[in-house]
Amino acid sequence: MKVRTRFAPSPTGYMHIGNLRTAIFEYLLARKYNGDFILRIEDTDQARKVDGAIEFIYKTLELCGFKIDEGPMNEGSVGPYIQSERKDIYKNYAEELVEKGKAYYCFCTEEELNERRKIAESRNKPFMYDGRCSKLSKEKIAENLAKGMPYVIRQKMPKVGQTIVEDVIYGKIKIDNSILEDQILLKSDGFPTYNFANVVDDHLMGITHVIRGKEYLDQTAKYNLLYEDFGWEKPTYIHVAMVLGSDGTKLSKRNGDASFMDLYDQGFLPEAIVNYLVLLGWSPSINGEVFSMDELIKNFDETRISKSSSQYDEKKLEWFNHQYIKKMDDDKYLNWVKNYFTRDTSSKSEEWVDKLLLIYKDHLNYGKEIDDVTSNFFVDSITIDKEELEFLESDEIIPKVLEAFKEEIKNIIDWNIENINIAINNVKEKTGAKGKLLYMPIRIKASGFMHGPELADTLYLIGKDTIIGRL
RNA sequence: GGCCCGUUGGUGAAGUGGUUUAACACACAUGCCUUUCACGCAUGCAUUCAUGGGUUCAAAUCCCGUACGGGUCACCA
Repeated sequence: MKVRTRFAPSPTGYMHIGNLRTAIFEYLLARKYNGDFILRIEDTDQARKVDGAIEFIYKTLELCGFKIDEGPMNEGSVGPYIQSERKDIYKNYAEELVEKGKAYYCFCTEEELNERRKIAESRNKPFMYDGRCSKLSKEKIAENLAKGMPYVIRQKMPKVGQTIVEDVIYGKIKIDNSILEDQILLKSDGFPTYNFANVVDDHLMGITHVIRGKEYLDQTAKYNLLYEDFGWEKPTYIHVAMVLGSDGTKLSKRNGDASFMDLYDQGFLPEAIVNYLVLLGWSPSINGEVFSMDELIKNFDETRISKSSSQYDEKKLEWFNHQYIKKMDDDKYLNWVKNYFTRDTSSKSEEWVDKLLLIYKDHLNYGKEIDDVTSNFFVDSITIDKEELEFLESDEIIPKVLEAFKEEIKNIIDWNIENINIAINNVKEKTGAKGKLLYMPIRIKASGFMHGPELADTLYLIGKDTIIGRL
């Protein structure tokens, strides 16, 4: 059977990295087995729908380099791919279950249920629907239906025994049937619940492997019962542990935790994000960390996904990003980094700007950093901070270095990198200073920073007169 | 609270009964580079795998208990 996986997000217009990671796993699994990767939109909760969200999801997956084999914007043979457009399908299947005696109409209203729940809670007892509507007579049901009474359809759960859930990562999980509620399949607005729509769609769409968050692990017992009621073959389940924020707590939009788009806007490359995320809770059997998409596909092994949750670490993401930036060719880099570069360059030549951006290529962690890191190229006077000042006062040779350098630089007629290097070398010979004591003072006084690219390149771009002024 | 799952360094992790004095990577610290910082390279960073017991000639690896963490119990997904 052909492997088919699916990514099934809600159209909320926001994708946090935990979600994305699941998509990556699904994608890699599909590609590894030459299968299909399907996108399905789960919009059964009409209240949470956001306009433009589908385009947003397509854009995100495309940026990540994923090819969607079937989805709402490129339908295959098992559409529609948006759940709200499949309403009738769910209704038919729910009714089939009623006919089979595996489900029943329930006319209890939400208010009644809330009331009973409150009572149960006041007695400190957990509330579970008691299944009273399953005892309604055929006549009564027909009568209620004829009257147009609102209803939901509930699944009839076994009251005794256990249901076994098989999971690739967690193995066999036993769930007592007694804790299973007669869950709602079809809501009173005619929409299916998430659980029901999932089962129906996964079956109809030929999904063979379901990868989803571990929070669904317990609920899988209900899914299995549904598959059995229909007589359908169950998919392979792969539950993955959660991704936690850097503080070890749950990721959320409110905490300001990074979503894919936030990261993208800050100048993180999608390849780097994907590479980082796939290694969060998964590791290949080979050594190494920086992998191309092809390598990931080739080496992906779903059985090696971790059982425990992992923390998101932006520092490591930055490292990955840094690796990918360094690998870009110059033209591509220039094109990319200019999206993040907002300094006023009207008084500079295009050549100068390109040279400036280029000397920072090996130093950038993410795109937006470019403005900060180049700030002192665009101001008249620089500020020397405490740490820098401490360094300048740390050795008596430093004033001599600076004085000598000033003299040397004044004598440069042809302002180019070669001559600047000669000047630096002359200072070294005159003062005897070398290493840190030679370079650091010059860098601090001229550029205002303790760290940066090659000194001569930096000095060249700052310009002779500016440097003499700063010295 | 019931049920389910997890626990290797600051972080991601390798490891599935003995070549482990626990890989590798990020971070951190230090050092090296007669052109600095960065880049790169080198070194250091868990005498120990939450904890207590057990099985075994041998356990991070198997079993049981405890602690801690997380998840789940909706007409939300």
